[in-house]
Amino acid sequence: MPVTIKHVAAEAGVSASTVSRVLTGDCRISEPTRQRVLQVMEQLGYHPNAIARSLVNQKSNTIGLVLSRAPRTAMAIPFFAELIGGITEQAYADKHHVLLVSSISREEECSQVLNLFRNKRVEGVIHAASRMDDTLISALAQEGFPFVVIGRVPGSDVPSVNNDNIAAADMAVTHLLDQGYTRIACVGGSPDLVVTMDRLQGYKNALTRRGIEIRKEWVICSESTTLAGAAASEKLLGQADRPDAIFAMDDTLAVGVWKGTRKFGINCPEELGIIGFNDDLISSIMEPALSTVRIPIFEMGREAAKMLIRGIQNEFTGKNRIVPAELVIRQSSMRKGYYS
Amino acid sequence: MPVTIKHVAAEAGVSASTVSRVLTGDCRISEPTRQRVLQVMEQLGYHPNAIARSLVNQKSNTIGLVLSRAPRTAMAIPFFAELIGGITEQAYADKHHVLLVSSISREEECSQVLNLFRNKRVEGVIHAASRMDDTLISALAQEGFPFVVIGRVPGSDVPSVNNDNIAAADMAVTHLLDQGYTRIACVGGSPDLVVTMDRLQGYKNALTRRGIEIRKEWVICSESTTLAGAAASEKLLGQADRPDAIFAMDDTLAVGVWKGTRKFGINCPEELGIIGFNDDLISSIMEPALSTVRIPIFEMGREAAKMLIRGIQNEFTGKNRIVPAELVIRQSSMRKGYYS
DNA sequence: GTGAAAGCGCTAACAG
DNA sequence: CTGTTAGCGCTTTCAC
Repeated sequence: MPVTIKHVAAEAGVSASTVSRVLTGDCRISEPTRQRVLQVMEQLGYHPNAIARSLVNQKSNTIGLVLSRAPRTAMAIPFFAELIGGITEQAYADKHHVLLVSSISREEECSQVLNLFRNKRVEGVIHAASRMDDTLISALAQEGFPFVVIGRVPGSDVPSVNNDNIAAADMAVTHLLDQGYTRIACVGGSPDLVVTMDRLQGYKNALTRRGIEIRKEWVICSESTTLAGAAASEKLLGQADRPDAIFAMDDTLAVGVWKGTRKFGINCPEELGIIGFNDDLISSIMEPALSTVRIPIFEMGREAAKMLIRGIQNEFTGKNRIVPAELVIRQSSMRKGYYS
Repeated sequence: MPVTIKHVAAEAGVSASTVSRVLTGDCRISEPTRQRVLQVMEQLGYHPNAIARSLVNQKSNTIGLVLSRAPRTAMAIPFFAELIGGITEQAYADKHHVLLVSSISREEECSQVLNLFRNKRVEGVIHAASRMDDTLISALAQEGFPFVVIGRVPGSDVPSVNNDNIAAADMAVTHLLDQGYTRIACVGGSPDLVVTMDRLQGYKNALTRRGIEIRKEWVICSESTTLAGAAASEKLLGQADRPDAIFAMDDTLAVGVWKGTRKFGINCPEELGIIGFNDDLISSIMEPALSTVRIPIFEMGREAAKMLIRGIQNEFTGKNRIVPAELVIRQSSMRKGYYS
């Protein structure tokens, strides 16, 4: 049996409460006793039982991380990988633990998260990808459980960390226009996600501003995988009346889009301009190097964790943090002769 | 205040123990009472407090995951990403939670993990990358805390899930030899890691078997990043007496190696054969497509979690699981005219 | 400053 | 089958 507070108390010749007091850093305790207790703890190799403390304090010092993706795919998404890095780093700094939530279906996930709260296992969660009509978010909000979403929740102002996807996508597409591309298509991930809708909006805004008509058949949103990107690309390029540039909503898709060009022997960036989003590692590696929009993902993770933990303690303050996005122009969108 | 077992008991007109019994699935309880209690639980929206249960049962149903990397970099490693997927999926199936351990330094990590055990927060951990002289592993073993390592611990038979890296690397290098490459260099990650040493051994075995001398200056192990791979590659290729093939210990490095060839205008696979390890997603995407060694990473994660959770319950059985490795031959190692 | 006592929410003998 | 009684290890009034 591990050594408990009682053992320490007995050994130090004090009561359990006194030991507890030095544990919690209670000030009204004499320095000599404090020292003695501390020493006995050390000597006995005492470690407070976090579970017991949690029980009485009603807090677990743990936050949950909801990826809302199948375990098999979630981690393979570079965005999530980096986000998790930021979250764990900040949580660690704030002395909190990070619990990974993973489930098969959306419904299961929802009930699993709610149970985590009701069972007192977590004090808050970070929800990494909000959907257009997110039942988990509404449930969380309704129950009053603390959470932060990465992204945006339309028509609601729940605590969130996000970038301005509409403006960023607009910026990316405008860049393509500035490079002389005019027939610009759009390839995106799940239409279910807010981020997809936002970036689509940005795409539309950019075209509209220049008086270019939106062509529905040039907008393909399915899922954010390289395979899907390639499929969309092939569909777009396989027709005579084809686009001369493609805005991909993330780099994973952009890589797929580029793969698609290979099938038709279409040159990038001369015959087809490509721009992605996220600045995944691969973007600077591939040839042609991929133009993209960079957002501080790691920082978003840190910020979300910080916001959540602060929020759990007091009340949420400054709930909607917007991080900046930056255009990273590489070869894939640099049409010859149009250097600006 | 949330509803507790007492409320349910009162409302159902039974004692707390009875409620507890239906909770734990105790069989000696009459069906009518069971139903009534169940119904009251439902009606009151009762959810058992996991912390309280943990306290009395002395178990948290939580396993820890130690990556032994800075948060910033850990998740960006495709191997880890997939491994985590497997671990969480299995843990979830076995009704366990996964706690992400993250720390700055190696020492901190070690004490953090030990404290997680002593504080009763976790019942076991999966250690994702064993080092040659791993203090955490010896500490864990000494304290008798349950754990599973992904990899191998030299001179010890702690529970582990691994592939036969020596044989797999041997296989990869032998493939290069079979393709007619004879001047084969080796680029690896941290020499501190067991996996690095094992793959290096495989590399040496393959060459030795064919009577080829090992050239020390053709073995460069630093860290597993694309940048480091490129640096090593440039160093190897920048000299007159250069290799005609490079065995990279993982695909991240292999991509770097390939990047290096671009600087010198060296053709792959004609002038330089490249083979990697892990079959990261990027391998099939890049051009030339990268030959590699595929191991079932996701399954390794599942297996490790399963082994650990079983081990926590009973004793560990069948502690050293070896998963198969498979050669995936693509363009980067296919020297013209040498198709086998 | 320190101790005694009560209790966080639940489980597990021990009775009946 | 079910209730009573003790705790699990810790914190926190409330006295002294």
